[in-house]
Amino acid sequence: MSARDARNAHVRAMRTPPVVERESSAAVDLGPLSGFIGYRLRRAQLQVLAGFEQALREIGLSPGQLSVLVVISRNPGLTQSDVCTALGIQRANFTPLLHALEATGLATRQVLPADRRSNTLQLTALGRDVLVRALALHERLERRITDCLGGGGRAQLAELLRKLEAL
Amino acid sequence: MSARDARNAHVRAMRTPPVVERESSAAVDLGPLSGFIGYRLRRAQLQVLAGFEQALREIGLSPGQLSVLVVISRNPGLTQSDVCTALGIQRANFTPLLHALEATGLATRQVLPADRRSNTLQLTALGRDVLVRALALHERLERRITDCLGGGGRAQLAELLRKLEAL
DNA sequence: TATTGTTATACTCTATAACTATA
DNA sequence: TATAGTTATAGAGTATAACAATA
Repeated sequence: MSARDARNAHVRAMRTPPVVERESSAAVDLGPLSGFIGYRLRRAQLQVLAGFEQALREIGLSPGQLSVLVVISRNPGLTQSDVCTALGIQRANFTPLLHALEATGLATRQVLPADRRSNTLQLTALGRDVLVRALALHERLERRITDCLGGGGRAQLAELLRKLEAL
Repeated sequence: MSARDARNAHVRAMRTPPVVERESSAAVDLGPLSGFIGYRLRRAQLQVLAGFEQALREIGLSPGQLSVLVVISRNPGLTQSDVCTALGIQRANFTPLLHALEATGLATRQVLPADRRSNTLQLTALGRDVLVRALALHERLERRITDCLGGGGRAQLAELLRKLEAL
Protein backbone atom coordinates (compact mmCIF):
# COMPACT_ATOMS: atom_id res chain seq x y z
CA MET A 1 0.00 0.00 0.00
CA SER A 2 1.45 3.40 -0.96
CA ALA A 3 1.56 6.45 1.33
CA ARG A 4 -1.14 8.04 -0.73
CA ASP A 5 -3.36 5.03 -0.32
CA ALA A 6 -2.89 5.08 3.43
CA ARG A 7 -3.73 8.75 3.67
CA ASN A 8 -6.93 8.15 1.81
CA ALA A 9 -7.97 5.09 3.72
CA HIS A 10 -11.06 6.75 5.16
CA VAL A 11 -12.11 7.80 1.70
CA ARG A 12 -11.63 4.30 0.41
CA ALA A 13 -13.73 2.94 3.27
CA MET A 14 -16.66 5.12 2.28
CA ARG A 15 -16.28 4.41 -1.35
CA THR A 16 -19.01 2.04 -2.40
CA PRO A 17 -17.50 -1.12 -3.87
CA PRO A 18 -14.03 -2.51 -3.07
CA VAL A 19 -11.23 -1.43 -5.36
CA VAL A 20 -9.98 -4.82 -6.40
CA GLU A 21 -12.73 -6.39 -8.38
CA ARG A 22 -13.37 -9.20 -10.69
CA GLU A 23 -15.87 -8.73 -13.47
CA SER A 24 -18.54 -7.74 -10.98
CA SER A 25 -20.33 -4.57 -9.99
CA ALA A 26 -19.07 -2.52 -12.91
CA ALA A 27 -21.07 -3.24 -16.04
CA VAL A 28 -23.07 -6.41 -16.43
CA ASP A 29 -24.21 -6.87 -19.99
CA LEU A 30 -27.93 -7.56 -20.04
CA GLY A 31 -27.83 -8.29 -23.75
CA PRO A 32 -31.25 -8.66 -25.38
CA LEU A 33 -32.88 -8.46 -21.96
CA SER A 34 -32.61 -4.66 -22.09
CA GLY A 35 -35.12 -4.64 -24.92
CA PHE A 36 -37.62 -7.07 -23.45
CA ILE A 37 -40.82 -5.18 -22.70
CA GLY A 38 -41.74 -7.78 -20.09
CA TYR A 39 -38.48 -7.27 -18.24
CA ARG A 40 -38.83 -3.50 -18.27
CA LEU A 41 -42.45 -3.82 -17.13
CA ARG A 42 -41.50 -6.00 -14.18
CA ARG A 43 -38.79 -3.65 -12.96
CA ALA A 44 -40.90 -0.53 -13.42
CA GLN A 45 -43.90 -2.08 -11.75
CA LEU A 46 -41.94 -3.08 -8.66
CA GLN A 47 -40.66 0.47 -8.43
CA VAL A 48 -44.11 2.03 -8.70
CA LEU A 49 -45.52 -0.52 -6.26
CA ALA A 50 -42.87 0.48 -3.71
CA GLY A 51 -43.84 4.10 -4.31
CA PHE A 52 -47.49 3.26 -3.72
CA GLU A 53 -46.82 1.54 -0.41
CA GLN A 54 -44.72 4.46 0.70
CA ALA A 55 -47.29 7.06 -0.33
CA LEU A 56 -50.27 5.30 1.27
CA ARG A 57 -48.48 3.93 4.31
CA GLU A 58 -50.43 6.01 6.83
CA ILE A 59 -53.73 4.72 5.45
CA GLY A 60 -52.62 1.18 4.78
CA LEU A 61 -54.70 0.42 1.70
CA SER A 62 -53.37 -2.03 -0.86
CA PRO A 63 -53.52 -1.13 -4.56
CA GLY A 64 -56.34 -3.62 -5.00
CA GLN A 65 -58.32 -2.23 -2.11
CA LEU A 66 -57.98 1.33 -3.38
CA SER A 67 -59.10 0.30 -6.84
CA VAL A 68 -62.19 -1.36 -5.38
CA LEU A 69 -63.07 1.71 -3.31
CA VAL A 70 -62.77 3.89 -6.40
CA VAL A 71 -65.00 1.65 -8.48
CA ILE A 72 -67.66 1.34 -5.78
CA SER A 73 -67.59 5.08 -5.28
CA ARG A 74 -68.14 5.80 -8.97
CA ASN A 75 -70.66 2.98 -9.52
CA PRO A 76 -72.73 2.48 -6.38
CA GLY A 77 -74.85 -0.64 -6.49
CA LEU A 78 -72.55 -2.82 -8.56
CA THR A 79 -72.42 -6.46 -7.54
CA GLN A 80 -69.24 -8.22 -6.48
CA SER A 81 -69.02 -9.96 -9.84
CA ASP A 82 -69.39 -6.65 -11.65
CA VAL A 83 -66.48 -5.17 -9.76
CA CYS A 84 -64.42 -8.29 -10.34
CA THR A 85 -64.82 -8.25 -14.11
CA ALA A 86 -64.23 -4.49 -14.23
CA LEU A 87 -60.94 -4.81 -12.35
CA GLY A 88 -59.77 -8.20 -13.56
CA ILE A 89 -59.95 -9.78 -10.12
CA GLN A 90 -60.99 -13.41 -9.58
CA ARG A 91 -64.22 -13.70 -7.61
CA ALA A 92 -62.51 -16.12 -5.26
CA ASN A 93 -59.82 -13.59 -4.46
CA PHE A 94 -62.30 -10.76 -4.14
CA THR A 95 -64.05 -12.23 -1.10
CA PRO A 96 -61.24 -11.74 1.44
CA LEU A 97 -60.31 -8.37 -0.08
CA LEU A 98 -63.88 -7.13 0.32
CA HIS A 99 -64.23 -8.56 3.80
CA ALA A 100 -61.19 -6.55 4.83
CA LEU A 101 -62.91 -3.40 3.59
CA GLU A 102 -66.03 -4.38 5.54
CA ALA A 103 -64.04 -5.20 8.66
CA THR A 104 -62.43 -1.77 8.62
CA GLY A 105 -65.83 -0.14 8.10
CA LEU A 106 -65.14 1.27 4.64
CA ALA A 107 -67.70 -0.67 2.59
CA THR A 108 -70.91 -2.65 3.07
CA ARG A 109 -72.59 -5.48 1.20
CA GLN A 110 -76.33 -5.63 0.64
CA VAL A 111 -78.28 -8.55 -0.75
CA LEU A 112 -79.95 -7.60 -4.03
CA PRO A 113 -83.70 -8.35 -3.60
CA ALA A 114 -84.22 -8.97 -7.32
CA ASP A 115 -81.54 -11.71 -7.26
CA ARG A 116 -80.74 -12.90 -3.78
CA ARG A 117 -77.54 -14.55 -4.93
CA SER A 118 -75.97 -11.14 -5.60
CA ASN A 119 -74.53 -8.59 -3.22
CA THR A 120 -74.46 -4.94 -4.14
CA LEU A 121 -71.68 -2.81 -2.74
CA GLN A 122 -71.71 0.63 -1.15
CA LEU A 123 -69.21 2.86 0.57
CA THR A 124 -69.82 3.94 4.15
CA ALA A 125 -69.38 7.56 5.17
CA LEU A 126 -66.02 6.54 6.56
CA GLY A 127 -65.20 4.81 3.29
CA ARG A 128 -65.90 7.96 1.32
CA ASP A 129 -63.74 9.95 3.70
CA VAL A 130 -60.84 7.52 3.59
CA LEU A 131 -61.08 7.35 -0.20
CA VAL A 132 -60.72 11.13 -0.48
CA ARG A 133 -57.66 11.09 1.72
CA ALA A 134 -56.19 8.10 -0.10
CA LEU A 135 -56.60 9.78 -3.48
CA ALA A 136 -54.88 12.87 -2.14
CA LEU A 137 -51.94 10.80 -0.92
CA HIS A 138 -51.87 8.90 -4.20
CA GLU A 139 -51.59 12.20 -6.03
CA ARG A 140 -48.13 12.58 -4.55
CA LEU A 141 -47.04 9.37 -6.21
CA GLU A 142 -48.46 10.42 -9.55
CA ARG A 143 -46.67 13.72 -9.20
CA ARG A 144 -43.39 11.91 -8.60
CA ILE A 145 -44.03 9.89 -11.75
CA THR A 146 -44.80 13.03 -13.73
CA ASP A 147 -41.60 14.61 -12.45
CA CYS A 148 -39.74 11.50 -13.58
CA LEU A 149 -41.25 11.22 -17.06
CA GLY A 150 -42.47 14.70 -17.87
CA GLY A 151 -46.12 15.46 -18.44
CA GLY A 152 -46.07 14.30 -22.03
CA GLY A 153 -44.13 11.16 -21.22
CA ARG A 154 -46.56 10.24 -18.52
CA ALA A 155 -49.55 10.57 -20.86
CA GLN A 156 -47.72 8.60 -23.54
CA LEU A 157 -46.92 5.85 -21.07
CA ALA A 158 -50.52 5.58 -19.89
CA GLU A 159 -51.73 5.31 -23.47
CA LEU A 160 -49.12 2.71 -24.48
CA LEU A 161 -49.93 0.59 -21.44
CA ARG A 162 -53.63 0.84 -22.21
CA LYS A 163 -52.97 -0.45 -25.69
CA LEU A 164 -50.85 -3.25 -24.32
CA GLU A 165 -53.76 -4.53 -22.25
CA ALA A 166 -55.35 -5.58 -25.53
CA LEU A 167 -52.40 -7.79 -26.45
CA MET B 1 -77.60 -33.40 -25.12
CA SER B 2 -80.86 -33.38 -27.16
CA ALA B 3 -81.00 -33.27 -30.96
CA ARG B 4 -82.28 -29.70 -30.84
CA ASP B 5 -79.55 -28.67 -28.45
CA ALA B 6 -76.96 -30.19 -30.70
CA ARG B 7 -78.35 -28.46 -33.77
CA ASN B 8 -78.33 -25.06 -32.06
CA ALA B 9 -75.10 -25.49 -30.19
CA HIS B 10 -73.25 -23.04 -32.40
CA VAL B 11 -75.99 -20.44 -31.99
CA ARG B 12 -76.00 -20.79 -28.23
CA ALA B 13 -72.25 -20.47 -28.13
CA MET B 14 -72.34 -17.21 -30.07
CA ARG B 15 -75.19 -15.68 -28.11
CA THR B 16 -74.03 -12.62 -26.20
CA PRO B 17 -74.98 -12.22 -22.53
CA PRO B 18 -78.65 -11.99 -21.47
CA VAL B 19 -80.56 -8.97 -22.71
CA VAL B 20 -82.06 -7.85 -19.44
CA GLU B 21 -79.33 -6.29 -17.38
CA ARG B 22 -78.89 -4.16 -14.40
CA GLU B 23 -76.09 -1.63 -14.33
CA SER B 24 -73.56 -4.37 -15.01
CA SER B 25 -71.47 -5.42 -17.96
CA ALA B 26 -72.08 -2.22 -19.93
CA ALA B 27 -69.85 0.61 -18.78
CA VAL B 28 -68.23 0.65 -15.38
CA ASP B 29 -66.71 4.03 -14.60
CA LEU B 30 -63.16 3.59 -13.40
CA GLY B 31 -62.88 7.24 -12.52
CA PRO B 32 -59.38 8.42 -11.62
CA LEU B 33 -58.18 4.82 -11.75
CA SER B 34 -57.90 5.08 -15.53
CA GLY B 35 -55.06 7.54 -15.11
CA PHE B 36 -53.14 5.68 -12.40
CA ILE B 37 -49.83 4.55 -13.86
CA GLY B 38 -49.61 1.80 -11.28
CA TYR B 39 -52.99 0.40 -12.30
CA ARG B 40 -52.13 0.46 -16.01
CA LEU B 41 -48.77 -1.15 -15.24
CA ARG B 42 -50.39 -4.01 -13.36
CA ARG B 43 -52.90 -4.79 -16.09
CA ALA B 44 -50.32 -4.53 -18.87
CA GLN B 45 -47.80 -6.64 -17.01
CA LEU B 46 -50.29 -9.44 -16.40
CA GLN B 47 -51.10 -9.42 -20.09
CA VAL B 48 -47.46 -9.58 -21.18
CA LEU B 49 -46.76 -12.25 -18.58
CA ALA B 50 -49.55 -14.37 -20.01
CA GLY B 51 -48.04 -13.85 -23.45
CA PHE B 52 -44.65 -14.94 -22.16
CA GLU B 53 -45.99 -18.17 -20.70
CA GLN B 54 -47.82 -18.90 -23.91
CA ALA B 55 -44.80 -18.18 -26.11
CA LEU B 56 -42.33 -20.22 -24.05
CA ARG B 57 -44.69 -23.02 -23.06
CA GLU B 58 -42.84 -25.73 -24.97
CA ILE B 59 -39.60 -24.85 -23.19
CA GLY B 60 -41.07 -24.12 -19.81
CA LEU B 61 -38.73 -21.39 -18.64
CA SER B 62 -40.01 -18.73 -16.27
CA PRO B 63 -39.21 -15.08 -16.99
CA GLY B 64 -36.73 -15.09 -14.13
CA GLN B 65 -34.99 -18.20 -15.38
CA LEU B 66 -34.68 -16.81 -18.89
CA SER B 67 -33.24 -13.56 -17.59
CA VAL B 68 -30.63 -15.48 -15.62
CA LEU B 69 -29.65 -17.58 -18.63
CA VAL B 70 -29.23 -14.42 -20.70
CA VAL B 71 -27.04 -12.74 -18.11
CA ILE B 72 -24.84 -15.79 -17.58
CA SER B 73 -24.49 -16.19 -21.31
CA ARG B 74 -23.34 -12.60 -21.80
CA ASN B 75 -21.18 -12.49 -18.67
CA PRO B 76 -19.66 -15.90 -18.04
CA GLY B 77 -17.96 -16.20 -14.68
CA LEU B 78 -20.22 -13.86 -12.73
CA THR B 79 -20.95 -14.92 -9.18
CA GLN B 80 -24.44 -15.57 -7.86
CA SER B 81 -24.43 -12.26 -6.03
CA ASP B 82 -23.38 -10.43 -9.19
CA VAL B 83 -26.31 -11.87 -11.10
CA CYS B 84 -28.65 -11.06 -8.24
CA THR B 85 -27.73 -7.39 -8.07
CA ALA B 86 -27.82 -7.09 -11.87
CA LEU B 87 -31.35 -8.48 -12.05
CA GLY B 88 -32.76 -7.20 -8.76
CA ILE B 89 -33.25 -10.66 -7.32
CA GLN B 90 -32.75 -11.44 -3.62
CA ARG B 91 -29.90 -13.87 -3.02
CA ALA B 92 -32.20 -16.01 -0.90
CA ASN B 93 -34.63 -16.34 -3.78
CA PHE B 94 -31.90 -16.95 -6.30
CA THR B 95 -30.78 -20.24 -4.76
CA PRO B 96 -33.82 -22.35 -5.71
CA LEU B 97 -34.09 -20.63 -9.10
CA LEU B 98 -30.49 -21.51 -9.90
CA HIS B 99 -30.83 -25.04 -8.59
CA ALA B 100 -33.69 -25.57 -11.01
CA LEU B 101 -31.41 -24.51 -13.86
CA GLU B 102 -28.76 -26.91 -12.58
CA ALA B 103 -31.23 -29.74 -12.15
CA THR B 104 -32.36 -29.38 -15.76
CA GLY B 105 -28.76 -29.34 -16.92
CA LEU B 106 -28.77 -25.76 -18.25
CA ALA B 107 -26.22 -24.14 -15.93
CA THR B 108 -23.41 -25.11 -13.57
CA ARG B 109 -21.86 -23.57 -10.48
CA GLN B 110 -18.13 -23.55 -9.85
CA VAL B 111 -16.39 -22.49 -6.67
CA LEU B 112 -14.17 -19.47 -7.30
CA PRO B 113 -10.64 -20.42 -6.14
CA ALA B 114 -9.71 -16.82 -5.32
CA ASP B 115 -12.68 -16.58 -2.94
CA ARG B 116 -14.07 -19.93 -1.99
CA ARG B 117 -17.30 -18.38 -0.67
CA SER B 118 -18.33 -17.46 -4.21
CA ASN B 119 -19.74 -19.56 -7.01
CA THR B 120 -19.21 -18.54 -10.59
CA LEU B 121 -21.86 -19.48 -13.09
CA GLN B 122 -21.61 -20.99 -16.55
CA LEU B 123 -24.01 -22.26 -19.16
CA THR B 124 -23.76 -25.86 -20.28
CA ALA B 125 -23.84 -26.73 -23.98
CA LEU B 126 -27.47 -27.66 -23.45
CA GLY B 127 -28.04 -24.36 -21.70
CA ARG B 128 -26.68 -22.41 -24.65
CA ASP B 129 -28.86 -24.43 -27.01
CA VAL B 130 -32.02 -23.96 -24.96
CA LEU B 131 -31.27 -20.25 -24.60
CA VAL B 132 -31.08 -19.82 -28.37
CA ARG B 133 -34.39 -21.58 -28.83
CA ALA B 134 -35.98 -19.64 -25.98
CA LEU B 135 -34.89 -16.31 -27.44
CA ALA B 136 -36.35 -17.30 -30.79
CA LEU B 137 -39.67 -18.15 -29.18
CA HIS B 138 -39.54 -14.95 -27.17
CA GLU B 139 -39.14 -12.99 -30.38
CA ARG B 140 -42.68 -13.99 -31.28
CA LEU B 141 -43.95 -12.26 -28.16
CA GLU B 142 -41.96 -9.13 -28.89
CA ARG B 143 -43.31 -9.14 -32.40
CA ARG B 144 -46.86 -9.33 -31.08
CA ILE B 145 -46.08 -6.35 -28.85
CA THR B 146 -44.63 -4.41 -31.77
CA ASP B 147 -47.74 -5.20 -33.81
CA CYS B 148 -49.83 -3.89 -30.94
CA LEU B 149 -47.91 -0.67 -30.29
CA GLY B 150 -46.15 0.06 -33.55
CA GLY B 151 -42.38 0.14 -33.80
CA GLY B 152 -42.11 3.69 -32.50
CA GLY B 153 -44.55 3.05 -29.69
CA ARG B 154 -42.63 0.01 -28.59
CA ALA B 155 -39.35 1.93 -28.40
CA GLN B 156 -41.06 4.79 -26.57
CA LEU B 157 -42.54 2.38 -24.05
CA ALA B 158 -39.21 0.71 -23.37
CA GLU B 159 -37.58 4.08 -22.78
CA LEU B 160 -40.36 5.38 -20.52
CA LEU B 161 -40.26 2.20 -18.44
CA ARG B 162 -36.49 2.46 -18.17
CA LYS B 163 -36.85 5.99 -16.83
CA LEU B 164 -39.51 4.84 -14.39
CA GLU B 165 -37.10 2.36 -12.83
CA ALA B 166 -35.23 5.37 -11.43
CA LEU B 167 -38.32 6.62 -9.59
C1' DT C 1 -16.30 -8.46 11.56
C1' DA C 2 -18.11 -8.80 6.94
C1' DT C 3 -19.64 -11.42 2.94
C1' DT C 4 -21.41 -15.63 0.06
C1' DG C 5 -24.58 -18.83 -0.34
C1' DT C 6 -28.15 -21.25 2.06
C1' DT C 7 -32.31 -22.45 4.77
C1' DA C 8 -36.54 -21.39 6.76
C1' DT C 9 -40.32 -18.67 6.75
C1' DA C 10 -44.01 -15.41 5.61
C1' DC C 11 -46.78 -12.48 2.98
C1' DT C 12 -48.96 -11.03 -1.29
C1' DC C 13 -50.96 -11.92 -5.68
C1' DT C 14 -52.91 -14.98 -8.81
C1' DA C 15 -55.30 -19.36 -10.21
C1' DT C 16 -58.46 -23.56 -9.94
C1' DA C 17 -61.82 -26.67 -8.13
C1' DA C 18 -65.63 -27.58 -5.42
C1' DC C 19 -69.25 -26.22 -2.42
C1' DT C 20 -73.98 -23.39 -1.05
C1' DA C 21 -77.77 -20.92 -2.08
C1' DT C 22 -80.23 -19.16 -5.23
C1' DA C 23 -82.15 -18.73 -9.95
C1' DT D 1 -78.60 -26.33 -15.34
C1' DA D 2 -76.42 -22.08 -14.54
C1' DT D 3 -74.82 -18.23 -11.71
C1' DA D 4 -73.09 -15.47 -7.28
C1' DG D 5 -70.47 -15.80 -3.61
C1' DT D 6 -67.58 -18.65 -0.74
C1' DT D 7 -64.00 -21.85 0.87
C1' DA D 8 -59.88 -24.30 0.43
C1' DT D 9 -55.78 -24.78 -1.69
C1' DA D 10 -51.80 -24.27 -4.61
C1' DG D 11 -48.29 -21.80 -6.98
C1' DA D 12 -45.53 -17.92 -8.17
C1' DG D 13 -42.85 -13.76 -6.63
C1' DT D 14 -40.96 -11.12 -3.15
C1' DA D 15 -39.09 -10.12 1.65
C1' DT D 16 -36.44 -10.79 6.15
C1' DA D 17 -33.71 -13.24 9.63
C1' DA D 18 -30.34 -16.41 10.82
C1' DC D 19 -26.87 -19.84 9.91
C1' DA D 20 -22.22 -22.12 8.11
C1' DA D 21 -18.22 -21.45 5.53
C1' DT D 22 -14.97 -18.30 4.24
C1' DA D 23 -12.62 -13.95 4.04
